Amino acid sequence: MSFKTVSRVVNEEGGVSDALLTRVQDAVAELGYRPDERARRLRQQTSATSTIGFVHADMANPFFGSIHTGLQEIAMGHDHLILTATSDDSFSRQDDIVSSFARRRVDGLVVVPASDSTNVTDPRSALAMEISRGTPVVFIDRESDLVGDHVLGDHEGGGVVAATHLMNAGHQRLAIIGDRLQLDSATKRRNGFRQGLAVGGLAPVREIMNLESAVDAEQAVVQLMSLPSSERPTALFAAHNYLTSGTVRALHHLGMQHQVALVGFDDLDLLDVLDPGVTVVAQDPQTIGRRAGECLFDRLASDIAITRRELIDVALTPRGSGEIQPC
Amino acid sequence: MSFKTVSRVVNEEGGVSDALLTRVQDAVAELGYRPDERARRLRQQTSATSTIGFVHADMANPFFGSIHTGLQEIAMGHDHLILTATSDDSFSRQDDIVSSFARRRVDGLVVVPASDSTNVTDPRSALAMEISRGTPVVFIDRESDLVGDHVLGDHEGGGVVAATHLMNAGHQRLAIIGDRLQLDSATKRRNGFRQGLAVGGLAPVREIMNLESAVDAEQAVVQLMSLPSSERPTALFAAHNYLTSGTVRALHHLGMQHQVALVGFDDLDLLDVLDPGVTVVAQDPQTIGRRAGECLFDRLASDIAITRRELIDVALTPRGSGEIQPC
DNA sequence: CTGAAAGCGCTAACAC
DNA sequence: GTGTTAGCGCTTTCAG
Repeated sequence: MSFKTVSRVVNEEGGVSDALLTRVQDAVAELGYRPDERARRLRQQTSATSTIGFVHADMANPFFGSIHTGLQEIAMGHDHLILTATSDDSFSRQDDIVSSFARRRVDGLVVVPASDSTNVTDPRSALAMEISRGTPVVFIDRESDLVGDHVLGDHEGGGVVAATHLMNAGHQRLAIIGDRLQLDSATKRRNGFRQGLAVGGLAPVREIMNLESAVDAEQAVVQLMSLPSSERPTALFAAHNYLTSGTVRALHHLGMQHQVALVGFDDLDLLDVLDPGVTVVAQDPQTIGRRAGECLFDRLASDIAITRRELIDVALTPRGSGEIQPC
Repeated sequence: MSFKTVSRVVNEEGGVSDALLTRVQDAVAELGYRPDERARRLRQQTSATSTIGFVHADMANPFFGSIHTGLQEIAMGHDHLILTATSDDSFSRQDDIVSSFARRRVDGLVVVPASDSTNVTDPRSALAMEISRGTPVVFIDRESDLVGDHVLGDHEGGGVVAATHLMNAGHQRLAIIGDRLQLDSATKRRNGFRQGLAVGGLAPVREIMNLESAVDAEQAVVQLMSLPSSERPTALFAAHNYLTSGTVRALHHLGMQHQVALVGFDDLDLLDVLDPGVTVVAQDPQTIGRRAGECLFDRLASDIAITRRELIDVALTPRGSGEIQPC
């Protein structure tokens, strides 16, 4: 019984006599033999590892958790495993990760571009090299300067919807509570908000940006609400799920949750239970993850010349806070 | 210039003349050469892949997301990558995943045991074989019948704390809103709750178990609250973060959030903003992930004979709902 | 300091 | 049906 026979049995190639087949199968079961995938793939030279790499920013945020779930669903359907790592929003970390992934020969990459994107377009970065080598890469949530498919939520459209909704409730003084401007998603949401207001001949009275956490947002809103009432915004747009959390916390502490209108970006559990319920413009993170996966496997399946750019719709869910009228 | 020289340069082995060194480095940069980790490890025969496998149940749940974050932190510190997949709480899926991981020769495994654990102890399962082969495995959150390290939250202790806290507020009729009994974590929380009540000579008036979602919990609580007031519990223990979400939703819809006391298990964003704030007994998922990682790498570093069993403390955070007195 | 030869675990392409 | 040979990309070992 040669080693090749074992190989035939393990890979169900057929062409093995029943006698040998059972003998090999028994031995495999007894010894707990598991083929070494590395060696197989190395020899097969098809080079595919049936693994994709996912570089994200923060898995504790349910937004990214849901993206992961969607991506996972597609990957599983294609019998692929996911290698994950967190960039912590640091570009150099991200590039280290991509490099590790590349040395492990992942079939493709899904990347949430790090916000700290100082030298993103450096053609010597591991990511840039990987792209130019032909590894399929899908960027999600945020824009990358590099060439590759993008699956993005409609940040700008969401900003417009929020602005329009609040204006329709009669507000004239509106403010945005936003994320770091180096994030294109944050900038786009703000731009959309501006745009939406411009349609009604308005502009934000305040733009409090570069807020990194719920606590930052909470403090910013407390300050904002201490303005003289003639300057104080009557409506807020919290442009990120954690920022919504902080904003809502501030308003409740101040007892102003029924006076100040609020629209949040992205949903969060319990937002509907609050009084008033918090109106949101929300992306569907699971769909983003799924689409990214589909995009990647499409590219893996066949050579697609053009880079795709998918915009995932946002949806407005009115729950009360966004329908408060100015007093 | 031989291939071996390239190898020496890439691995910074030294013993290469400056002239050659630069020449090779230039070539590497130009061609974008990346060593094939599979081939290296295959030859090195040390067999370590610098990869660990993480089998979880649901990454969209921030509880598992935070565990992932903690684990990731430790893995990164040891220069390891994480291969992830979701079992969807199905034992056969879990075993498929473990088998895939094993064929990829992960150095170790962190597993949230699937709840659908019909034939867990089958010695022919991929997981059992992997364990008997000596691959380090750490089980987290839930108990496995297999031999391996465990890092668990103090489910039982948490149940006791919840019961005690509610009894101290004066309640006599208490009910638990619980998860599937096949989950040992659910059973333990219920047992702890029972135990805590028993100290005061009480027993739960209702045990609504096998609830799988927030919606299930919501419906269950609505039913519970429609009981005649003499039978109706005056205090609830929601034994899971999603169940807390559903419970709180039901109470608010019924307008009973100020009459019925509530303690939840595990924290959730915004629970503090609700009126009343929701008192919780919470695990620290990030610590669980971190400890699991430490446990795994300890075992990877040296042969440890005994299996460890770590219980991670839970903490009570009073916020109002748990301090409501019976009316 | 540099290179040639052998071999990790496996499969492709042929023999028998 | 079955076995042999070669070689995937790399490192080990040992010779120059």
